[in-house]
Amino acid sequence: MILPIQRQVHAAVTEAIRQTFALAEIPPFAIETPPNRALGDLALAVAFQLARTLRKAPRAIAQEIADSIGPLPGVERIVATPTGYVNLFLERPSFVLDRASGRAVGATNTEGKTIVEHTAINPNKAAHVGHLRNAALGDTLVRVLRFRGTPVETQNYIDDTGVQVADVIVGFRNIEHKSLADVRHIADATRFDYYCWDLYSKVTEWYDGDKARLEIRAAVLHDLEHGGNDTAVMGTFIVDRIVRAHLKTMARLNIGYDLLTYEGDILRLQFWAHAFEALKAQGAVFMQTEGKLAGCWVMRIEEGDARASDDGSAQADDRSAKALAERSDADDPEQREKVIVRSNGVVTYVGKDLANQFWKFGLLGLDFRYRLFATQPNGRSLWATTSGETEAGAPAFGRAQRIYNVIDSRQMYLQALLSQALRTLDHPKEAENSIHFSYEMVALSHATARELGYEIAADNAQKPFVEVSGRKGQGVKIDDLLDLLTNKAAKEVARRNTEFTPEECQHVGAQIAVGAIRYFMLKFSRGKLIVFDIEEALSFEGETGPYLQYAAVRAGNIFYKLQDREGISEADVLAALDRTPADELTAESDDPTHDLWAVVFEASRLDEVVEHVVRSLEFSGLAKYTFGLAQTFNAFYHRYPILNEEQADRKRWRAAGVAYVRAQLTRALDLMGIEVPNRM
RNA sequence: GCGCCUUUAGCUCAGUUGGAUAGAGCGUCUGGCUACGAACCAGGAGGUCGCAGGUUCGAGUCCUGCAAGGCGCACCA
Repeated sequence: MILPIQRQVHAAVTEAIRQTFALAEIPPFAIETPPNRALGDLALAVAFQLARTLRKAPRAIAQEIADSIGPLPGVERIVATPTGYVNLFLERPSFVLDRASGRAVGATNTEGKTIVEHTAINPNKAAHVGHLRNAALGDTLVRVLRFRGTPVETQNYIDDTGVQVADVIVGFRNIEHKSLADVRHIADATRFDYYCWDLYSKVTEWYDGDKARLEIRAAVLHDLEHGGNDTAVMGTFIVDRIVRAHLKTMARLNIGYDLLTYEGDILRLQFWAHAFEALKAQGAVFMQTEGKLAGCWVMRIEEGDARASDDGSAQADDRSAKALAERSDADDPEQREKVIVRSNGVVTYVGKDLANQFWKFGLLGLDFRYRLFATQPNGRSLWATTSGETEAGAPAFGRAQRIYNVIDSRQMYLQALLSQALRTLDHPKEAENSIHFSYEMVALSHATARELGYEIAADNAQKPFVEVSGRKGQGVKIDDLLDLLTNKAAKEVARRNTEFTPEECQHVGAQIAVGAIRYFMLKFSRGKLIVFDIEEALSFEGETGPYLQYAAVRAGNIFYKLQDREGISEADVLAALDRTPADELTAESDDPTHDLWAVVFEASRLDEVVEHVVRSLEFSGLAKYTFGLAQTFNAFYHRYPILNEEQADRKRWRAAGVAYVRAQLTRALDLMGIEVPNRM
């Protein structure tokens, strides 16, 4: 872990600048990492920033700073470069010793409770690769926040009263003429989420055949929302089975949750009614009496930027006010309004979600009741909301200081509406801490769509991708993809490890499959549309999850063999390290970018990378960092033998370094939800 | 029409509050297995960072304009 040293250096440099140049105000400056270890381990570009105010050359300033910093613990020397940087070289043996022995612990974060909501798949069909991106991003966010000490509650929103569930009910009843008993039988006898996948696309076609059939859906929807009828019973059954199928799929990917939030409970427990009163009281919603929205309760939509935090807000207000004025003069006199309650009195999804968000911040004055839903494979309890009695042992849910909603970028408009509602109700802090973690969608490549037998519509033929559509039944199901990857990997494992049992091959194959798919979902930045291609996803070479796992496995093998051949354990290696000459680390190296120090130093940067990732919500940085670390390790591994190294002191330091790199690599992979197999 | 996103090597993408020689993977060409496992490593070729201005000691990164492509702007969720 590198952050503690960085903070200490930052403080010392600030003090040195203050004393040397007598500046009232020191501009904020960062501790950077030089491009390679030959230049140093930590770098400061602060001399460039000071050059103007001090009217001196950066190089001279850098030199003065370097000279004025006293000796620092852990720092061997400080140099000013001819280009104007101040670079620091760390004291290597103590650095490695502290980290390999686990003495250097990262700083603990003291942030308040955070809620991350992700996955939120409509409970009416199997999960596909589009959902996978959401869950992979969401779960990694949870892991990364917890790593730095933030308390996190993970929620999965279940839309059990929406049209999608209604559609499947219509399919069972009006197309297949099934009773509840029939549906139960089908659920027990088939892969129910797959069955519903096909049924759902059939329903879509059925509606297309005669638009009047949509009235059947409306009636089902009405029954679902009101409950206490046969439709609601069938809906509850279908939702429960599909949700459990989704949870099983996600568990395969090492993804779990703390709470399932059911939309039905939001209605039954009067959350919406409560939120509605508050919105009305503040004038955030009003009854429209004219135009095509007459009879609806609507919310005005603020156009333009609505950020309230920074000091440019006055200007921003000016601009948006001007924009509004122009708009009202313009040819479209109607202001933008979003319907919250329909003219028939039924609340829209937006209304229900508003109530949910208020609850998350503890602003609603109401709480759900809770039931234990399941115990997850990792041992964690999974709770669900209920309108019935609360079971004993339920933890305190909700009341967060910050919430992240992991939803694709198409929902940006609605997410902005949520923030607006919070501001209108005079909760600017909550509005600011309500974060839409948005990302672009996943589409299919033409080759993969063809492989799956989907016909490509004429209007989509020109596009380089095919949109995933649950409604049309077009998409790659997560379980199918995992099966494909697992079988391929298991076959390879069997080829390489002839002594493995079939079960072992399957187990390791599954771990590799998860590594491949989760890494694939994280290596692109959020704003990039992923064109999913099976061929590409099946690759295990190059920049892939299995490459990272392989590096960690290799590091592990060294210790298995060390124990096996020489009876030396990891603890033995570390025990006598402080008395071992450290030439391996300190002597001039002919390859400063791939030697022991380079790889150990790189491994220590995980905490810094995590901080950056949390700030930017850009997990490609974590993926790329881990890949780079594995690359550096692999290069080191090829060049520097450990088991066969003849000089005992060198061997010992290398082994200690590898132990640390292995631990950090394992941590980094864990943040991405990827396990390291014992062998592969 | 308005808003958001994207544009970097043949292809797919990284690029850390502006900073050191713009980097990976794939593909391609060359070389390396008597193994701490080649799911690997070393090396070559491959770039006008969409275009045009601007700010700065310094711009792939910030600002303005333009272009191309994607998404959104429902009494759907």
